[in-house]
Amino acid sequence: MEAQAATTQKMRKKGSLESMASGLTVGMAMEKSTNDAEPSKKKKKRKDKNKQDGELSFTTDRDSDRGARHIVWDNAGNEAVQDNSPESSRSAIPSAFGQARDDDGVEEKRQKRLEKKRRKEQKRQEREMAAQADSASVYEPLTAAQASGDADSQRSGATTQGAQAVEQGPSSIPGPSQTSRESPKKKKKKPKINHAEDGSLYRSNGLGQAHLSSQQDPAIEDDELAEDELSHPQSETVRSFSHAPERSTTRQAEPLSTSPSKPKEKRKSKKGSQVEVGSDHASQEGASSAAVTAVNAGASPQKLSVSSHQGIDKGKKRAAEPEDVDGIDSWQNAENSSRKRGRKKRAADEGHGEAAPAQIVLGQTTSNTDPTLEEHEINETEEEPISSKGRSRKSVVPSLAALTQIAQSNPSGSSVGRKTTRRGPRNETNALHSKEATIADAYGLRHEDILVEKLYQPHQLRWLAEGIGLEYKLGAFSKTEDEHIENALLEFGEEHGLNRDQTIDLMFNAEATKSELFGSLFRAATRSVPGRSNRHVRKHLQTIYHPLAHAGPWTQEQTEALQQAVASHGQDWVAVAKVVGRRRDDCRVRWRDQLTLKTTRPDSAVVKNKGTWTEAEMEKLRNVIEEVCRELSIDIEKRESIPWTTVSARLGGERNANQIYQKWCVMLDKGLWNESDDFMLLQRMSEQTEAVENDDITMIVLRDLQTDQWRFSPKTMRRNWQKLVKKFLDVDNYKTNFAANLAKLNGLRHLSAEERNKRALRSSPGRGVGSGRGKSRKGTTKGLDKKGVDTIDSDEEV
DNA sequence: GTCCGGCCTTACTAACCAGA
DNA sequence: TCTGGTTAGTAAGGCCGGAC
Repeated sequence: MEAQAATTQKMRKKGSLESMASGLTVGMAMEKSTNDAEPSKKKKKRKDKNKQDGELSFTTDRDSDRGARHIVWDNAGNEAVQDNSPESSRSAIPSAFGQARDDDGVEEKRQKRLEKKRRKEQKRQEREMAAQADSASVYEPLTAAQASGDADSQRSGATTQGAQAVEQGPSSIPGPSQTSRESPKKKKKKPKINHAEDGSLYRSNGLGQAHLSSQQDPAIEDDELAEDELSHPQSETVRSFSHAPERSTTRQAEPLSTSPSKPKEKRKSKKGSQVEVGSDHASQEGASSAAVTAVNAGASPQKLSVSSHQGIDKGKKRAAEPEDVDGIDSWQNAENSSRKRGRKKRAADEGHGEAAPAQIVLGQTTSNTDPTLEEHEINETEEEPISSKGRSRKSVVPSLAALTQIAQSNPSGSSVGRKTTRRGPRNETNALHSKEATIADAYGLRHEDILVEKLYQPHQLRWLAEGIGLEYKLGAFSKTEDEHIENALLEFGEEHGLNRDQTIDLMFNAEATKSELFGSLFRAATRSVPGRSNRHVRKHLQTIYHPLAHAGPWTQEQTEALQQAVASHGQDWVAVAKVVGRRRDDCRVRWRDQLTLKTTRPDSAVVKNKGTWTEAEMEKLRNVIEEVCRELSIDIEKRESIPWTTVSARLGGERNANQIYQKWCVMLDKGLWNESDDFMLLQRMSEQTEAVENDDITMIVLRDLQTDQWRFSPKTMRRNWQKLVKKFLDVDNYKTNFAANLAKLNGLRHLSAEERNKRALRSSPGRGVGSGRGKSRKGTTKGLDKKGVDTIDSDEEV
């Protein structure tokens, strides 16, 4: 690496593209042993492209979780392949698996038997652990030593995936030997360390959290727990206690809380008279600790009604909940319909059942008695939600019955999706809790069918990637993909006699989830974006097509409404969202990131949560991050692996996780941007053949452009791309005509600095594509940048 | 066991701001 | 005017539990 750095350094000094490219070729070649490879298909595509172009002097493979294989190109287009990765063996996996399957299913049967045996043994262990847990603490404080891999001390009873990950220690977490470049596509499962808001680490003992949490909270008396359990046998009460962070916070905060000895009253007081520490909202990022701080500072508890145990009374509250009169949150209602059904059932069981309101079907009011539809549909008639992507929501939403009727009445509606085995009888292959069973379940299906027809969880997809080489995409959906989906939705609607709005309504129709039409819709959408899984597509669509999405900045009225709603409803975000008229997540994030800090942390000389970072703060941040990463055996430069909430907590909540993440991104930038970085940016972008071919810059994950030696934050890269297209192409919208713009800018690279500057359409003194070292904004043209990298003048080039 | 949505955390981007 | 820094808004990743 040092040699590589030296090479890069040398290249920078020389400044020419040729030397840069060749230097990088060498540099990248040196990375072979450490870098992972992207899927071979993509690589081949790019290789072919490069050959055609005859321009790119090198290519290198980016990270992948599937091995390291690197191809280096010299300027003449000769290929030097170095394959020191397990990729070849990976590619052999399917055939090997197939061979096993070919043995007349004997192996399969044997696997099933083993699987059955494993399950039995697992259940037995769980029963034993449950028995032990009756008298044991649930969340044991996890010491740094334990967290960092004291496997022996953790093996006892830790059976959750998270605990297992911890047990694996450094081996399960990318170590320093790996590159810091890792695309979102190959995120590895993070060790499930429970990060308390005070920064302490906890792990679960692996039992059902719900059960355990209500049993084990030291702050809760046994009798009241029993009472709660009896009152709300399946309520979200349990869930509200099920998160380690809150529990740990509760524990840690006891000395600070106002009346730790009266947990029962605390839990029942929702409105302000009690500051609740240990919210059921793990994302409060210091909200709880902030609350404690505020209490200590004498802040008005009236403003701190962050009821940590809202869930405790949710069952009762729901039962007594008034009808949704404002009607704004009908879509949240739809989203929560599943839970609501349960609540309504419980409420009905408790004698608090809500009267089933009338149902509106395609504009007609009927005497519907389906309680699962009423809120959603009635509300739709009362208020028109904010449209999504310019879509104008109709004031009346057809019911599932109506949608189905439309589809069935359509001549082509006979093809309303295939028959599925959903809700069907259980069978052996449905036991998908193990990797083997998942692979067995998917075996025989085409990979594209696996992604479309199955609804595997993320970890199952990872298993399939490892087991049968399933390739799938993660990360942000590109503009192109969204367009494909949009077209697929239109086609689907056309096929089933639904207009666009009706098709989109189907996604959010609570009752529709039980219909074949619902599944068909998402299958159609998933098929339109190869490589995406059905599950990802569902989530994506239900995000971007949500009528309350893209609601824009918060107005003062909304903010006040949020504050009032939180004061009265606590962190029951569904209820809060109803009042405020924003999406549930909008409310939660708004509260978490801004209002909590601002309301509970008034400006003071001690607590600072906005503004420029001081040197002392940054130093403290570095130390805390190093500390956390050391404890968790995390490569410090792997941003995605750092638990920012923990870092935030250990910083005393002075900055929230988002602030810290953003700052860390910038702190990791390797030096100031100069014009050789323009070259590198163009080079790296040119390698994104899929994006180039599709003329879609949104296909590029900017972080993927980073290398060990060339790393800038996505923002820095984006802004410099914007700058280039603006200066040389006079293009304001950097997202348009990506391929053409890139080609034009590449064409400028071979010009001298002088020539390039002549072609600049918008002035930018001292700058030009590839004109070498630019003038530092700090006013120096030569010196050391942030990372101690020697910089030189641009004039030396050409 | 499967499907689905809830919830929390992380990541990214646009807009804004202040200083050179 | 340009630049880096910061904030605010939004999308995505992934785990979990309820309903069926």
